Formats: sequence, C-alpha cells, structure tokens
Amino acid sequence: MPGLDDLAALEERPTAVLIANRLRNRIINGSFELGEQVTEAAIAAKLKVSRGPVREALQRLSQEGLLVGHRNRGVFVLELTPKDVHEIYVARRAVETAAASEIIGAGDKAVRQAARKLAALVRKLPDAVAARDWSKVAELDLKFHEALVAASGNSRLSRMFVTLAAESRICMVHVKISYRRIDMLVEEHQQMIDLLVAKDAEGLHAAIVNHMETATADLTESMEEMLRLQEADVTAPDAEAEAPSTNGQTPSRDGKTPAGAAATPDAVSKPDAAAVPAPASA
Amino acid sequence: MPGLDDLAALEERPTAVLIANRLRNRIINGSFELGEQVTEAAIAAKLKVSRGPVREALQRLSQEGLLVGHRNRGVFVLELTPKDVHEIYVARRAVETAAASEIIGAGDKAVRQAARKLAALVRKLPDAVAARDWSKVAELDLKFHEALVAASGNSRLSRMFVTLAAESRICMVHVKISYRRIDMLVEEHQQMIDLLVAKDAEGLHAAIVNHMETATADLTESMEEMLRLQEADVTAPDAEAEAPSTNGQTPSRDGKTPAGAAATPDAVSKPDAAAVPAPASA
DNA sequence: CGAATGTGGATTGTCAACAATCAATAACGC
DNA sequence: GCGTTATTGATTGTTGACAATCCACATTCG
Repeated sequence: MPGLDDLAALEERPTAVLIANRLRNRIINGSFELGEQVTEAAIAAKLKVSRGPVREALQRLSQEGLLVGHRNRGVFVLELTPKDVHEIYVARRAVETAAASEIIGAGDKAVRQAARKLAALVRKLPDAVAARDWSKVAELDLKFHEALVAASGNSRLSRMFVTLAAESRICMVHVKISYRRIDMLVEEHQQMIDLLVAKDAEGLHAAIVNHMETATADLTESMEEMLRLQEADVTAPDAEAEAPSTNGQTPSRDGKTPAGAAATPDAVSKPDAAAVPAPASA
Repeated sequence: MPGLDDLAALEERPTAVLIANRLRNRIINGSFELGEQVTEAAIAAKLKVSRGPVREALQRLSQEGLLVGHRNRGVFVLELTPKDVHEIYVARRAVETAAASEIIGAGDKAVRQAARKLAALVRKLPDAVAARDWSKVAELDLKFHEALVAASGNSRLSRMFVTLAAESRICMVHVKISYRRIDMLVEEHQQMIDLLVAKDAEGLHAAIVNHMETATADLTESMEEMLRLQEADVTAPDAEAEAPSTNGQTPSRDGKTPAGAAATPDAVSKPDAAAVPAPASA
C-alpha cells in the first residue's frame, strides 16, 4: 500500500502539551500582561480540565523560561530586562551560527534544501511588511531563524532555540520597533540565504551577528525608554517629578527579580522536549 | 547587619525538584540501565511519596532530555547513539565558545575571577586521575566546563548547558575511555585557563573545539565498538537466552539498589551537590 | 501450522479533595 | 502614631482513587 507510509505519525498529543502550546501562544501573542499572573486554578476552570494537566503545562513553560515560579506563590510571566535581551541575543548568536556551520558542513544537498525552505519563508515577508502587520512580521522573522536552526538537523540546537524564539517574540510584541528597521528585514534575510548557498561560513556568521546586533540594539533602546516612562509613571503622579533624565541606569525596580547571577541554585532546567511549535493561534 | 545579605536564598525546594535531582544523579551515575525503565509508581513507592511529585519530576527530566516519554507507555532513560554524541558536541561547542567570548568581553576582573574558580577545579583533577577514579574525573571535567559557562553570567547559556552536561556525563560513564586520554585532561584544561587569562578568544575557541573534538572522536569510536559487540550478542547466542534489550523489565523491586534505607547518600534533606547546582561559596 | 483476534495485566492520564504555606490585612500594644 | 503580632484569604503542594490506553500473551480460525 504505497502512499500511506508516513502517516502513522499522528500520535495524539497529551493534554498537558496542548495546554502548554496554547498558553505559549497566548503569552507570545501578548494576551498576557508582562508582569504577573497565571493561577492554575483559573486556567483549569477556563479550559474545563482539572488542575493536574494545567499544572504540568505550567511547569513545562516554567522550565522553558517563559514563566517563573515562586514557591507557594504561583507562576508569573517572564518580565524582560535589558540584561535578558542581551542574554537572549548572545545565546541566539551561539545557536544560530552553530546551526549555520552545520548546514554548510553537511554538503551541497543540505545547503540547497535549507536555502529553498528559507527562501519560501522570505517570500512571504514583503506582504506582511507592506501591510505593516507587525505581529506577522515577527512571526515570519522567527520562523526563518527557526527553520535555519532546524535545517541543521541538530535536535538539541532546535530544542534550545524554541525557548529563545519565544522570548524573542515576547520582546518583539511588547516593544514597538522603529519602522525603518522593518524594511531592511527582507534584504537582510535574503543576504543570509545568499551567503548560505555560497557556503561562506564566515560571512554568514557575520551576517547573523550583525542582523541580531542591530535588532537587539533597537530593542534595548526602546525597552529602556519604556522603562523610564514606566518609572516616571510611578514616581511622578504624586510626589514631585524629579528630573527623569538622571542616567541610563534602568533597573532597581525592587530587589525582587534575581535574574542577576549565573546559576540559580536549585532548579535550572531545560526547555521543551516533544513538539515543535506549530499550531496556529486560536 | 552586613554580611548576610544574600542568604535568603535557601528557599526550600519543592519535592518534585528534590526527586528530579536525585533521579538525575542516579541516571548520570549509571545506576539506571541505558535502555528503558522508570515507572513512576515504582519510584513513588520507593520514595514514599505520591505519584504526583514523581510524575512532575519525571516530566521535568523528560524536558531536560535525560528521559524520553512515550505516550501511555512510560518514560525511558535516554539511549545515546553516535548521532547524539555529535549533536551534543556541536551544541556544547556553541555554548562554551559563546560563554568564553562573553567572559573575555566582560573585562579583566571577570576574567580573573573566572580563572580563579576554574583553576581551583583543575587543581583537584590530578588526584582523581592518579587514582584512576573515572567517575570523579568525569565529574570534575564537567564541573570545569559548567563553571566556565556559569562564569559568563548568562543564565540562558547555563540552563542550556545543564542538559548537555548531563548527557555528556552519561556518555562518559557508560563508555569506557582510553586511559591515555585521561592524562591529557589536566594539561588541556590548564591550557584553556591560560588562554582565558591571556584574553585570547581565538585561541580559547580553538582549544575548546579541539578539546571536545578529540574527546568526541574517542567517545564515538568506543561507542560504535560497543554497539557492534552488543549487536553480535543478540545475533550470536542461538535461540533465546534472555531477551534483555527490548523488554527486560528489570525488576525494580529488588534488582535496584534498595535506596530506601540502605547505603548511598540519599538524604532527602540534602540539596544534592553533584553536578547541577554549583552552590557558589560554601 | 500460521495469522488474526480476543483477553489480561499493567501503566499512564485525569480527577476532585485535603493539607500546608505564604501574602496581605487587621488588630493590638507600646 | 508606629511597630509588632495574629488572623484571614487564597493559592499552591500533595494525596489517593478512577478511567483510558496500550502491550503481551493466549486463543481460535483458516
């Protein structure tokens, strides 16, 4: 019976994964406020399921890094600081350049195949840009990079990238980016494809680094401005509005979020295990 | 009261994390067979807790990649193929070189601080090597690399590395490595430190790549030989000797070390101090 | 005698209820 | 009035039981 070789792969997903995917989409869509939220009881009630699967999904997302959980207090959606942006950028650079090297090292066939898939994604980009559909642009942008990593055939790199992509998406959605940058996206991505087919590893690395460095700079700038405004909002309304131009130092909200040091003692764990992203939003 | 600023970090861990740490240690220690095992009911019974936390811990490890879960079938400990080794190697190379760059880019102070910690680890190595304590060597080796990544101050890189380190550890423990390689470890690691303090990013990258490439080559070789033998084992012994591979179902009841009350450092109160947390000062 | 099918055992998936813990508010004493 | 302490409310952590699913073995039919 030819024709149905590879359809045994439908394998229904466990509910927890479905919930996790759904919540992930809502988080990166901006449906959740950045600060804090997400009580498992509420989710369970809304989805008409017990707290068990919801709890599992929440814990999964916590390990992906999209949610942070405080003991006996609940889980809260990740709040991104400029430091986080820098971390994400460094990590993405590492993963993506490694993926690029792997593809190029895998031979012409792999390179062509990857280039084809990437090109297909880039072709969709101009429409979204023209429509100024920022959400769509962000999605396509991330999909491009995800496809790049996936093309390396390295499941570890892909798994790592899922989290980074989600975090990047949060950035993109929650801080508005200058519109002139958006017009360069098509060109930049096309250049990466060209360098890939040319098997120019050095150039491709440089392009990736450059691409993300500029994006990150923009992001950080917008974010810092946002934080300044936010802080001014808190201090100004009542007391005397002090000179808000003091410096570029952003942080010091309250000594709460310990995103600082390297290895947090207990539960530093690891991202996703099963599915790739995929399902459309709802 | 100066001096006790940051000790509010003791924050009791949820039981699921304790269980996860414990299981992780047993996995990377080689206490679990490579093929398949791990029924949550058995673990729960042995640890005298309900299945809930155990399930959570298992799922956590699944997401770390140490266990793979089949729907409605259970979770099984990861079985490493040569392809996996390659993937791990590529990913580690990406993460560690990125970490190295970050440290060097962070300035002299950070470099010196990192070098000090790394040197302390390397100093312990010769003893283990002399004693031919392979497990200890593996532990120190991984601790070195983990410290390197942690020194970058990038929590994302650290999180990524946890899984890779655990997987690497599995490799090291389960395949015996040539003893001549072991003698080079001290030298190689020391060289990395030297390059770090010299702030020679290029050289350090090369050293890392070289260090892991040779190790990986060795590992792959040993592993392929192992697989050959294993395959011969299945085909050679005539009819049915045991059928150990596919369903073995090793009696978890008595076949395993009765961790319940017997030896081994299984103290629930102890926060586990093997490979993961790196509790900084102490 | 071989293959398809039915049955049994076991394990995971899911659920609702109980207990422990923490944050915030209110009351109290100084 | 301010600081300290008890109460309250809510949320998570944990538990045991029930239901769905799948694999393996035994049975039956061609």
